[in-house]
Amino acid sequence: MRDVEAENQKLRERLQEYDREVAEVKGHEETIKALREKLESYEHLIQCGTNDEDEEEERNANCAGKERPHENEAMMVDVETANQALEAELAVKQREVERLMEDVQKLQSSLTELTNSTANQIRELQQQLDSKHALLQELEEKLEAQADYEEIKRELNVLRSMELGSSEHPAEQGSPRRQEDSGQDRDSVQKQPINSSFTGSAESRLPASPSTTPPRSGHTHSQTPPLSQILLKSKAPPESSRSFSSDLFRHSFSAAFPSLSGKSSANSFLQRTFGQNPYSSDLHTEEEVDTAEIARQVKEQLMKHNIGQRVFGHYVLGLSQGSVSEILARPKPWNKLTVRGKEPFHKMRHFLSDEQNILTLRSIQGRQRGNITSRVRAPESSSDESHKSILDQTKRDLQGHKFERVHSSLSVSSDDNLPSVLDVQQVASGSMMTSDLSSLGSKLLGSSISVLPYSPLELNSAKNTSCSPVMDSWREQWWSAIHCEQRKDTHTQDDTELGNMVSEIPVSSQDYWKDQSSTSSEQNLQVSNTNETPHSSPLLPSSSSSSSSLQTKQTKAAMTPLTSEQYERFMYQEVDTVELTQQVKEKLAKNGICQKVFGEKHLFGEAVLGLTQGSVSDLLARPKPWHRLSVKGREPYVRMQRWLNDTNNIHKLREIKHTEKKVYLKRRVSSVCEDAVLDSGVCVGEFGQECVPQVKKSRVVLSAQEKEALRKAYEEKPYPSPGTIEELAQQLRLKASTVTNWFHNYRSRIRRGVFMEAAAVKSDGVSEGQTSGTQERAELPDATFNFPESSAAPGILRDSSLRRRKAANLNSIIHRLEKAANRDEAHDGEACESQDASADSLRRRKAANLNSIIHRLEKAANRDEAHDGEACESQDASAECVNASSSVSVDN
DNA sequence: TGTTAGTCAATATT
DNA sequence: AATATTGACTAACA
Repeated sequence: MRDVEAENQKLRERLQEYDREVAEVKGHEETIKALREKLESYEHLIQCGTNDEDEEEERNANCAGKERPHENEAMMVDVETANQALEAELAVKQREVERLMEDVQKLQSSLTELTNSTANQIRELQQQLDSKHALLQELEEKLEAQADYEEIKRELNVLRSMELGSSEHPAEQGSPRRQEDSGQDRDSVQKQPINSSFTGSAESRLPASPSTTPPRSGHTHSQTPPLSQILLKSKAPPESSRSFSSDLFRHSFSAAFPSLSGKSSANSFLQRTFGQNPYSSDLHTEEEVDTAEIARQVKEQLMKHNIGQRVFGHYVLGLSQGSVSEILARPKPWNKLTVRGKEPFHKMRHFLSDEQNILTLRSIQGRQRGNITSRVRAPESSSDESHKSILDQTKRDLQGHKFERVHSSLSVSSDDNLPSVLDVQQVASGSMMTSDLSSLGSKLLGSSISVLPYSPLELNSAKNTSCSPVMDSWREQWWSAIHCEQRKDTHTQDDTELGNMVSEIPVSSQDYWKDQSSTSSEQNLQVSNTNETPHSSPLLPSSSSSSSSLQTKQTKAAMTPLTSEQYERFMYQEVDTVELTQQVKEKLAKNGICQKVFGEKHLFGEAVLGLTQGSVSDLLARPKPWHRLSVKGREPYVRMQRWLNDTNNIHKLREIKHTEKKVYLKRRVSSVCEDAVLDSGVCVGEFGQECVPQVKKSRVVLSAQEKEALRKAYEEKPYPSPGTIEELAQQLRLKASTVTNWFHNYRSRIRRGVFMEAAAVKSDGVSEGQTSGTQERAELPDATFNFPESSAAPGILRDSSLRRRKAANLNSIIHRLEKAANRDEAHDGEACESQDASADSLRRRKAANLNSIIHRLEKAANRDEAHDGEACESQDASAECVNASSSVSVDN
């Protein structure tokens, strides 16, 4: 191509040259023409001259003169010669022109020829390119087919682990069935073979030959190897590591001993080992390598099931969260890993091989969420010491099946957290499929699990006990613990009330909260659970002797877990949070349901959102854009959606409100004494021991001056160094942690503020501009920081819902502006107009926000991932605008 | 170690 | 009493 191009260029130059010459010739033609004209004029002149001569001759003849005719003759000769010369010149020029014309024609034809040939070449090349593309596509398809194949492999693996049972590969057992043998024996039996296969295999395979290396292209989808090979290959960690080491060996060996490497004995040995099919070793090779794939799948599962790295690391890998993050984010290639380094990947692969593992972990995670950490800031309620000893005991008891002891140790500190009936059902039935995303269950049980030295999964491989027995015994303990609590509780319980509650649960909490999409099997399951456990009534507030009032605030809300479908939905479906919250707000307002009832639990121990009133308020007033929410953060919105979809929702909440009132009144009447005790700030433990008087922790309240100072500091430096924080703290006489917290909170809240205002700005733009939601992206960044002080004039709004939302947005903005203005006025003492003040505050916030963003950008620039990370962060802002605005404009 | 996201729960406001 | 605000705290993560 390049040659052609060059040639073309050359030709073009030549053509130009010729053109120039032609032009020159044309110039000559001009000369010739001029000469011709001159000639003509001369001829004319001559003729005239002749006539004149004639006349003059006559005259002369008449009056005589003899010199003139001689003069004329000379002139004629002159003209004649000139004429001849010119004619000759003209002929030459004409010939030249003709020749040049010919040349040009020739060149032109050759040029067209060349152009044609070039085009042909281009076409040819394009065809080649196309065929390459086709090939690529084919390969891609093959690859895809391969992926499918991987999946089949995995499934077979699962099948194998289920069917072959633990007898063959006890170490990798994911099966919940417990073996009869003692754990210790297994332990020793098991570890041995693994080790030997790790090391021994490599050594014993030294004579392996590279001649068995299969053809590259031979391994395609269509050539599915026999089942036995799939099984062999997808088997257990030892298998793959063995094959890997042999592979690795093949390379180094052939390099070191080229003379030996082709020996047929080695070949047959390999074949004996891996089977006759030459592809088998290739399969192995492929299997070993894919640490990245394993990591990817694990990440996917963790994401999908909302399992944290910490939990995963603790239970499955025995690694810290940081290590897990490292491994998942940057898995080393298999051949760079040491034997020890490979272990996590074996574990992960095993983890992936059985869905039960994932589900179990998910349920554990669900429990830990609400349990591990007591958010109740009751100082000294559980010292590390007591906690630990309890856990130790729990551990021991777990193995010894001494449930009663467990229970007693549990109940000592179970004064604050009682499992709801739903938890009990779920755990009792072992139906963890629907997973408790929400914080469920007993704090203590959750934490006891978290401190077990081995995860269920690890026990599984190390002691040859499957995870289920552990979970079972754990479950049983809990179950029995619940029983005891229950019996105690029922004594103090109003029987009628209890009866009502029990009978209501199946209808209201099972049916009612269910999304239409939930499967009937699930429903059946739940119903049957309820039937199985009619005595598992909820623990009502007045029931526990210890905690009538504590429960009110301390019991964690339990919600019907989201079904897997709902789960999927909230993972992947885009939700317009502004619109959604708007609808929720309207519905609540219309029906007089307060945020508290909507968000918090109702001791059924159930709630729509399972959040405190404050959180609900925040959520409704400042919904975050969907794409900015984490999986966890999306949950409340999904629950809201579910609630909105429910035709019976309002009725249900009203009922709850009613019941709540009754319960509340009842308690007021029946437990005045306890209240008195509690009011004095003393809490009574489960067994009557008195705790240290609880000093109610009062909240730090920053004065307006302090806030102002902090704000100013923020504008200077949104991310102050520890030194600066310390300085600030000293200046303001605050705790450093308070200052730190303030900065965290302020940053976080200012970010959220931007979203709402940006939405408002855009909705303004829409209403005043076009109807459709097609705004130019280029406009957005500006709009993001363009606070709407100037655009207060409302345009013509056709859509009523649009108007409503716009109004709501504006109201919220105005409200906050006014607040900000008031605050400023109060402290600055400047008697400025409120408009000025608000504008000032806006400016300040704008600046502050910009500062923060700039800071983050700067910070990002220093990192490797600067581009990916923060660049899209700022894009985020515009994306938010689009979302927010399109939600406003596109919606019906 | 430090950041963000998500909350809680004490206070403030309405 | 219902809501809004906000200092503090945990979990997740890099």
